[in-house]
Amino acid sequence: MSVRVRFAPSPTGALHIGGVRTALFNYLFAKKNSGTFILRIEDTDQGRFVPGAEQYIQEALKWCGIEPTEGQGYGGNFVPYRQSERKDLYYQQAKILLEEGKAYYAFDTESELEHMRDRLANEGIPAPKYDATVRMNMKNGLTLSIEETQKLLAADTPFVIRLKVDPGDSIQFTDIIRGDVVFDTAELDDKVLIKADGMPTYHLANIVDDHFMEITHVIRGEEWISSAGHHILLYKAFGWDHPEFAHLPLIMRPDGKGKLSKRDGAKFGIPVFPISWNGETPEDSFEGFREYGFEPEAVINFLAFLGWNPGTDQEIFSLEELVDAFDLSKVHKSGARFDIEKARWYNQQYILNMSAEELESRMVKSKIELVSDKEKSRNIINLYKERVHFLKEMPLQADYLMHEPNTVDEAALKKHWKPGLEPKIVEFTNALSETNYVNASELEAIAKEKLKEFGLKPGEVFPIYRLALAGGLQGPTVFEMLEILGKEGFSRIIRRIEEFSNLTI
RNA sequence: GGCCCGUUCGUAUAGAGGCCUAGGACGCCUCCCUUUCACGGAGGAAACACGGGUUCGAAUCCCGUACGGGCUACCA
Repeated sequence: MSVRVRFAPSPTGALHIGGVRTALFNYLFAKKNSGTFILRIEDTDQGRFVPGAEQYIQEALKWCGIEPTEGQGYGGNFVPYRQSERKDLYYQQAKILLEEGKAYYAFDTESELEHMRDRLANEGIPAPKYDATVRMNMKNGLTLSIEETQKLLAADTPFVIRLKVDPGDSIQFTDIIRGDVVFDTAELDDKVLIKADGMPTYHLANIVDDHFMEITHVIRGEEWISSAGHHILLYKAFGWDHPEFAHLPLIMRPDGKGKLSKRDGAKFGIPVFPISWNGETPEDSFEGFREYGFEPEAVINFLAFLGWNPGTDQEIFSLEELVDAFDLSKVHKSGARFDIEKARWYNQQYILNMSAEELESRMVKSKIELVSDKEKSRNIINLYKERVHFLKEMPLQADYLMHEPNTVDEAALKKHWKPGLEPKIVEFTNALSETNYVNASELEAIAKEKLKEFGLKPGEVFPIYRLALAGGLQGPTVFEMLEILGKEGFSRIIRRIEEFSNLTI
């Protein structure tokens, strides 16, 4: 049987980076096994539904390069892939359980449920649950006569359908990542399967869809492991084989205190979403990895290494290489902290290893402007690709190659300026500007030669050049700067040396 | 509180009983290259949570403790 996995997010807002990692691992596992990666939209909570979230999910996966080949927005043999459009199916399935006595109607109102919880809390039970020990005291199909139940149903009394979980059993399953996991049915509550609004809960919809969509492996976050017991029970109740399970470790906050959440983005000054999300309020709007300046390959590489690694020293992996190396059973069990420094390093590595042509086209796509002249633009990129972590830093750092700076690092100037030397430097500059050179390294050779003729030391001239050309001490060699600036470079030096001598008087 | 899961340098990790004097990476520090920054190179500080077992031998297997995380909704 061929591998079929699904990524099944809820359209409740922007897709969190942890969700992207779940999608990635599903994608890698599918590709590795020549299987199918499916997108299913779990929109069973009408209260939390957010318009636009579904499109966001598709766009985000596309940007990351891990698009599904089947599912909502992609088609397939199991349409529809939106759970809200499969509502009838879930109800039909719940009825089967009802008829077999594996589920029951419950009519308890919210206040009755609250009452029950309060009562049990007073008895010293900290987290009361609707289970075998309390259900006979509640208003449901087990305590009411068949006639009473029918009457309530006929009168359109709001109801839910609950799974009847009986104590005394132990449920065991083998998780691909975690090994054997065991639950005692006495610990499990009578989970709601169908809500009062007629929608299924996650638990029912999930099992029904995974079964009918012929999902072979359920790869999801660790937050689901506790409900896996219910899921197994449900598969048993239906008489279906359950798929394989793999519960992924969570991505933790940078300080390790809990799982990463959307609010942590603002708190730690880090992106937690793949691409920006514009909610209705500023508090609900977030900058994404894309807008932060990350290249998708770097994000994927970084994410892949959160909780998994190939067991070799190689750290830079293309998507194809990840597919090749990926092994679900080598995924870690414990949560991995989000480390923005490592993410930055990945991004730098990707920039460093890309051609100027590639970087230029990416900059055009992201509307990062350098200069219109293609050759000049590529020269600048080649100079700066090893000096930035993000492409958007380039126009800032290389600004002096496009406009003459109007400030100067005065402390640095004071340190390097030798009064009285300026006529000689100007003379040297004039001489240098008249030489014929084809590139920076040739210019450098000529300059060093000429320096001796003029009796000047490199340290007396080049820092001043740097300050004159760029306004600061940092950057590529002055010869590389001059190669790009051409004649303008020399005249800028002479012009600014004049300014400097006024400044330092 | 209960249940489930986990724990190797600051971080992400290698490690499947002897190859471990615990390896490489990010970050940090020193040095080299150099007119500066960066890249690159050389080096450094830095970890098996603790306590018991099992074994000739434990980071690795078992038990306990501590600590951390997840779940504990008519949310997913």
